[in-house]
Amino acid sequence: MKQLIKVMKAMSEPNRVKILKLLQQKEFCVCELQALLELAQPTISKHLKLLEDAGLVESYKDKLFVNYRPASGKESVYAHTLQKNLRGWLKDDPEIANLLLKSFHVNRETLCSK
Amino acid sequence: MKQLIKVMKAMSEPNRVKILKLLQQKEFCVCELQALLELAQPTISKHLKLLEDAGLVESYKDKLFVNYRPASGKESVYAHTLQKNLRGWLKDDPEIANLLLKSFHVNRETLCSK
DNA sequence: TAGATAAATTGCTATATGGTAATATGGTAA
DNA sequence: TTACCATATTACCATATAGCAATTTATCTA
Repeated sequence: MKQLIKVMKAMSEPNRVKILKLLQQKEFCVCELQALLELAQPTISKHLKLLEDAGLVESYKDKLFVNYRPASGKESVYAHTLQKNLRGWLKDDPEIANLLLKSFHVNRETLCSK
Repeated sequence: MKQLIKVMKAMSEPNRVKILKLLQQKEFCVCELQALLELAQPTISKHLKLLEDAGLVESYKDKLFVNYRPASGKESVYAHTLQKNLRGWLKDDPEIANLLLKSFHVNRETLCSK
């Protein structure tokens, strides 16, 4: 039950759902997500930590950057099922569509280093 | 997005998940759920209202009692999908198992009228 | 109609949650 | 080593949420 609640809670916040939809398209680092969602960096980090604790995403370091991607899903049945559900959801959501569009033009070099 | 968040939020609280699991077995009135979950009556009503707003359950009156059951699911894709998921989930959860067991012996006549 | 009863609503409290600014951490590179 | 930079952590605030007691609403029945 506890694991299920963790996953459901993780997915019951709009900005976290947006992050998941973005990561289903391709992986992003923290500062890219920050730019796309227009939130403060600690806010993004907090959301990502929550998603990671729920088994929904995983991360790896690439030099200074930390890249996030959907978790493999071997650990949590709940996370795996919901990720699969989410792929088919929000296809007609204009805000999500716009985000995904914007995400193509995001570039960590110009965004983060200045 | 708003609808999705509503459904996810509704399902991210243990007592509401318990209610859904119970209703997937058979329908119950408010006072039966109250006895099974050992919560105050207004608390149960509040949870049920939330679940109903999310499109997860529906209700009908039978004399003084209000019976709740899973919603038909025609309205919300999210609710429908998650109800389906939930059927396969928590099969090994001892607390849920115990609840479902207890639910067979619940009787609204002896519980509510006294 | 009047009394009784199941459920809904209201008003309140304690805790959880999402947000930010400021600071700490850990790794890169000069 | 030292400076730098992306990310994580901490401390704090405002709002949301789960719980209950008290009350209201709606409906059945005597």
